[in-house]
Amino acid sequence: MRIGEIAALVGLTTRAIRHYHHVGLLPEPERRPNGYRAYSVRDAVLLARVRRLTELGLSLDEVRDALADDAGRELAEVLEELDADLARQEADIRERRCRLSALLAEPPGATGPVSPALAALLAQAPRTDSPSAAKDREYLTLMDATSSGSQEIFALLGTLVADPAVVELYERLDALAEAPADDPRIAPLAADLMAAVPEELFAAIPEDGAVVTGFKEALLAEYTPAQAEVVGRLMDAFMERGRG
Amino acid sequence: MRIGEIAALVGLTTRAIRHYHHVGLLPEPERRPNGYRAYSVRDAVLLARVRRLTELGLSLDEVRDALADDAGRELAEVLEELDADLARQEADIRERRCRLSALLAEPPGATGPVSPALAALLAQAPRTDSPSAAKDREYLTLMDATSSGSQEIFALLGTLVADPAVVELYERLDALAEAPADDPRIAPLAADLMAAVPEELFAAIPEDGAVVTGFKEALLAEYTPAQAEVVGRLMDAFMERGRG
DNA sequence: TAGAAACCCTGCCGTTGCGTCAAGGTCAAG
DNA sequence: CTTGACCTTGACGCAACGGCAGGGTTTCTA
Repeated sequence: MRIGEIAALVGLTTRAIRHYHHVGLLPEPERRPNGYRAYSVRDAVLLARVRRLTELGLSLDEVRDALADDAGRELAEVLEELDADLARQEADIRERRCRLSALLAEPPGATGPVSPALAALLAQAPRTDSPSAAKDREYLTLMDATSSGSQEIFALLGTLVADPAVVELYERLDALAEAPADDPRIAPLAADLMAAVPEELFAAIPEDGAVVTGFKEALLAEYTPAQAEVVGRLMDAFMERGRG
Repeated sequence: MRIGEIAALVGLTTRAIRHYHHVGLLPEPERRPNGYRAYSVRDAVLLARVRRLTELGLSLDEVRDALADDAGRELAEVLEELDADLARQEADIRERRCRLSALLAEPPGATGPVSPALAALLAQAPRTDSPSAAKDREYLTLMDATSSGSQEIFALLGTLVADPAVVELYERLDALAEAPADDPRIAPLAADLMAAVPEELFAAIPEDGAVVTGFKEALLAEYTPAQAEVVGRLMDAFMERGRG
């Protein structure tokens, strides 16, 4: 048989068969005088075996091991491992589909998918157009996606957010947008903000060490000087009390 | 933030982030005077979004589309498509695991996995050490793996194989191993073989056209001249009666 | 008998989503 | 002043082939 014939017979492409030769899965057969590969029925049997195994999901390396004459022993081992792997993949896919369906069911949130804890928090928050509040929501979404222990933090924030007084605090921060770094409103706002934070929250903030340093700078860079002053004092307070 | 910091923050590798820049998924951020990339919190938010979407199984191209500002519309579309794809994969894996478990449950057959029809046939066949019979079993396994309509053929063969007389036919074929191509035993053996084949079987053999031509030659090459003579006559009979 | 269709050959690039060097520059601490 | 831990660009590697280029062979057909 020529390569096209055996390919059609076992249901592979000629390219795949040549590839198997190339990687040493199947030895190159004899050649006809014109250079064409001349396949035997044995080759077809072997290729059929290869096809069944690859269709099961074995890699070519695994197929090579499984076909390495001592078949029985190795094969069962590889197959069990493969089954475990497939089980993992199946569970993985199921979980993804689960999250996907949750995502498809909730189109209004343009921010993307969020955890239930954060969703509850955002729903609870008073409506406001404050840019500072918008930023805060963004950062919360970030925490939600990155920090693992954010659930309890969101729960603690719930009590804070439910208070309509926070809107006023956000607006006072907004008002500092164009102010200089030594504006007299900075200190009292920082004090009021810290007073509004429940005590347990200071302990709940995770301490990621080096990461926090860079993050803090980046965060401050998002604010105008006077606002950064306020936010910076808040963060310093968190870092100090978090340690102690 | 430097790249290592933001990477740790959102749970990606620095290499992945640079890759995202490279493929245009995320624009290159500003640089510090020393050439380091300087990331903002916005970038972290974006990267967190990318991470969530890639974890769901979207390709980077799809993520790019989904993040392309007009989010809402495109995204739902892509996600639904993705869900359908995942459903396919899930079904696929389930089927593979199914075949795998069937394979693991039956370790004795060193020939590899076979269809139930063929398994029944082989179990029914009388025990013999005839090399010709071994070859036949091998070719049947090949048919089982390649030819789709082999079920009915196996069923028809069942009546043939159940007859203990076939063993004698195989042994007569074996006996021709060293014989010349004009051995007088050839004609009667071919006649007896053809007589043993049930009439329906001639019609059941599929006609694959060109594939058969090459396959026939390869098959004959597996036998010694006298044996090939016998097998060749059988095959010719099949091809003629199959047509008519 | 020539030309076209349908084969075959080798070899190399492209795919996906990064990992992994290589060969350097930068920065804080000991 | 030297580690060591960062950062930079650039290029190759991976799995399992698909596709194309640039040729030769065989076979069917007009």
